[in-house]
Amino acid sequence: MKSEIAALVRSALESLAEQGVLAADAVRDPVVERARDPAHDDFATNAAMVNSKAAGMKPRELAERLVAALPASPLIAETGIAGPGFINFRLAQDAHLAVVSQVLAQGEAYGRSDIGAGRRVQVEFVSANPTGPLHVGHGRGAAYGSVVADLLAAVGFEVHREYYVNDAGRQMDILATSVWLRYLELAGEELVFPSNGYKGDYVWDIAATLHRDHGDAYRHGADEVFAGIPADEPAGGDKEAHIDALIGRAKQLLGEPRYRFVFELGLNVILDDIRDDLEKFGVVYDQWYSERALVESGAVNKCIERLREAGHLYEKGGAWWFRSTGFGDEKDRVVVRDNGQTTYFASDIAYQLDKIERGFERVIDVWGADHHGYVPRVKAALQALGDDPDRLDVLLVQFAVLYEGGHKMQMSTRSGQFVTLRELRKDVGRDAARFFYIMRKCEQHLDFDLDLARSQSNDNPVHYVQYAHARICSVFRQAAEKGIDAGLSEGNSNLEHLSEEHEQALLKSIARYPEVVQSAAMNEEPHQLTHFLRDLANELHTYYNAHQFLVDDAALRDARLKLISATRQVLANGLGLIGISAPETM
RNA sequence: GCGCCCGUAGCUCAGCUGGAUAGAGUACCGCCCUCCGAAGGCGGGGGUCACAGGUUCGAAUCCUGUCGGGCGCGCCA
Repeated sequence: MKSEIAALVRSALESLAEQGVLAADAVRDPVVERARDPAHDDFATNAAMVNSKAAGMKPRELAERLVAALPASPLIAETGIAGPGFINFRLAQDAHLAVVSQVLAQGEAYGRSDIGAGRRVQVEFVSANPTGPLHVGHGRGAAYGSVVADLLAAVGFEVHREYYVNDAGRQMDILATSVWLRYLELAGEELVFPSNGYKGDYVWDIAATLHRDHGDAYRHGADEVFAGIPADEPAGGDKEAHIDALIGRAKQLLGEPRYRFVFELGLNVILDDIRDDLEKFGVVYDQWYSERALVESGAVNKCIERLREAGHLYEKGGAWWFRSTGFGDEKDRVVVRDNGQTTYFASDIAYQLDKIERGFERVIDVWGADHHGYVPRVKAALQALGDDPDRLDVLLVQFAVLYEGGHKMQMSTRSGQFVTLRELRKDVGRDAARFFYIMRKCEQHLDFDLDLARSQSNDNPVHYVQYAHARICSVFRQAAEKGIDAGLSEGNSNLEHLSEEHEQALLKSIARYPEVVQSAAMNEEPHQLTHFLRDLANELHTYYNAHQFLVDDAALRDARLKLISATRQVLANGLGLIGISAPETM
């Protein structure tokens, strides 16, 4: 509807330009928006105000000329000029009512569009290191990323969802070594676990699997393992040197095949767990992209070569540095360490490059806000390689803090004391978890109120929205029990009986839904949808409280049932888009 | 110290990319309840949009600075 009005306004501007009232090249695109205040009719445009200068006349004067130049349309009942020069439009009643039959005819498709025109977009999100289970911080990125992807798909983009698996790097070696050391403990060796190792219970579980299936096949004496290893931090040494030496020792004592086996076991168990966890959270990927495969394919080295040939690398202190400062980064970055190993950053350049070479027009990365300092160097690398850094859009998601009983829940990753996504999901349920995660825009810190999320009351926004849906379902069940014919009539018939204020409000909200989906998708702001759904649910509930639907007057009843049926459809569509169920009963 | 994000009602947050009298929920204060489906419904008070300048017809929104909070500044990932 909004786009139809905008077309009328543009047409008026064009005809004034033809008449020479406006300089054609100076015409500014006007904004058409829904009026917040019903006194300002349904839609308003600032076309006269933004172009008054180009026309050399006062806004209200230009507004009059524009109104006169508007093409006739059956949609518009009335136009007016108000305030500093707004042009207001009041829709014809028929245009208001038509949305009901439109929703009922389109069903699940209502709200979807094709403005993306099939353009290919890649969305990478979560991509947490497979060194342990996902925690509640990852949950926000998972919910946010998946909804952004779904929204883009809903407006016609071809979306590719991807998880980048950091299965190559030092952190994975630390995990493998942690598993092995726990295994040694289970096998009866006495040792002091490294302070920098992974201490979570899941490491014990993996170690236990290894011990159960392979007995002492991987056992070496603790004396042998720790012989000549530099001291750990608690013993006055350096924890990084300590763990690195242990990794080296593990590789040496186990040999390549056995070390690899422990490594793979840890990786696979955790990755399976993450995959399962996300799936139950309603998050599915088109691809799990392995960093190791990227390294082994030679893509990383090729990428480094390209940078070297283009003169963007230099050697210093035995390491190879990328001159990212030449592209706006704060400092230069190492891509090849003095020990010959490529850095995580080097893999990431290759990965980002690979994405663009795969032909995605847009690449969206969802990262935790603590990685924000990383953005300039990645963009710098893309630019250095001759690609447009603007094709990569990094969305930074701020932290989520859990509150219970009005108190912040303290978490620390180091000690392994964190709430996992799985625990949260089992606690408050998938629907509430998803809704709460996306309720706030991503750059806003999220206070996650566990008590509220668990609550089965109307204070809980998820419950409130779902209840609206269930309530409508209940009306139809009630009709069946009472033997009332709730079969809906075709088209727009009877809708003219919808004259109550509550009904007008619902009609407008339902009509607004496609605009909300579009705006939420294009701005990557899922919270627009949760806010909309809350408002729509509220309108349904107040309507419900104020009026009886199953009235004796068959025509009125039909009109009202059609309206709430359309409302139910929009609620279901909206909830579906954010991955939340639309229950028929609570 | 430098960089990024945030600062709107007591609290949690919207504010559609510069528009009309800044809105919800919750909390608070009044009335009304037993109604298709309980866990309620209706109404009300509450604001120097952190602060100071600037840009223009017009600023919560854009620019600069100050203050306050969060995060980041590794040959870690």
